[in-house]
Amino acid sequence: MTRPRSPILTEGELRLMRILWRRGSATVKEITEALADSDNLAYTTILSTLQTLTKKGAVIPTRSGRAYVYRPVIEQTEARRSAVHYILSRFFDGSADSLVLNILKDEEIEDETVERLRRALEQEEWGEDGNA
Amino acid sequence: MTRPRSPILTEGELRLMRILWRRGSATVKEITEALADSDNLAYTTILSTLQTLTKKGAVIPTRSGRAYVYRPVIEQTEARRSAVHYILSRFFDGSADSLVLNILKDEEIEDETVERLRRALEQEEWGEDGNA
DNA sequence: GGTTGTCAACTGGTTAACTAGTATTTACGG
DNA sequence: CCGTAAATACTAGTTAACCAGTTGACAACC
Repeated sequence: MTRPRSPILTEGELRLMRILWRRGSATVKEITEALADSDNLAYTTILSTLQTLTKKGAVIPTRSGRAYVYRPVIEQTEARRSAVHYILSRFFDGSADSLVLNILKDEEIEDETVERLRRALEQEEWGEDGNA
Repeated sequence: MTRPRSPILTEGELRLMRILWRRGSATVKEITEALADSDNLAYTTILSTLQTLTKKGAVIPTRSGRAYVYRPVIEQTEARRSAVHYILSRFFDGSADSLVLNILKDEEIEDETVERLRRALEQEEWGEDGNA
């Protein structure tokens, strides 16, 4: 009946998260300044987005003096994993190998990268070594 | 100033596109029937979404009798490529190898799949063989 | 203690996405 | 022709995302 929340971080949200991930934490003001050269957003715009991110559980505000310091709760790796999982289920029917093969085919992978992947696969530590 | 259009196909749009890709083309009625068992959407809901898809250039309506037959203009592979490219640029700074490595690490890839990927990499036809 | 500046909160306005009811058109059969 | 059924067009309501102006609270400084 209504527009659903974006299951992955939106463009605007990501723009702030990138800064937060880089700096560890920041106030609204600091983010505004960090974005001053690329995007010139109003203070209130940043704040609104941070409030959305707080609702989404992506950041946590902590009082520091008279301002709030926003700290990311979601790691960048977590956001990446979530985004990958999103298109995996939506566009690739959950078939991870299909997704990987598509990337290898469509994106122009450098030979160097192919080498690295091959070495990684040689070790074959995937699936057996409990990483998750 | 306003919410931007989703750069990739949304959930509702994808739901219809999957049917269109499978069938080649379909009328609103046919889609409604095809979705009857999973999602029970109103005829008008399907129609609205199809009109959005038409605006986006994903489908093309062709009059057939008194109804319109909708045919996908965007191939599934194209939609997949676009979706991959989307998260690649947004979440992985355009680094395809970073993306692939993340998938291999996070998604539980079966040994069989690893084998297949290894064989694919053995051929090393990526990058040199002009595929794009 | 009053002024001033900095901050968050509040308000509000816009579009896309989503869903669906009602109205209108169109085509076909009798 | 004209009615009816089927399809589209129109209208409408809701929330998320997005952007920003205004207000109000509070601390600092004089």
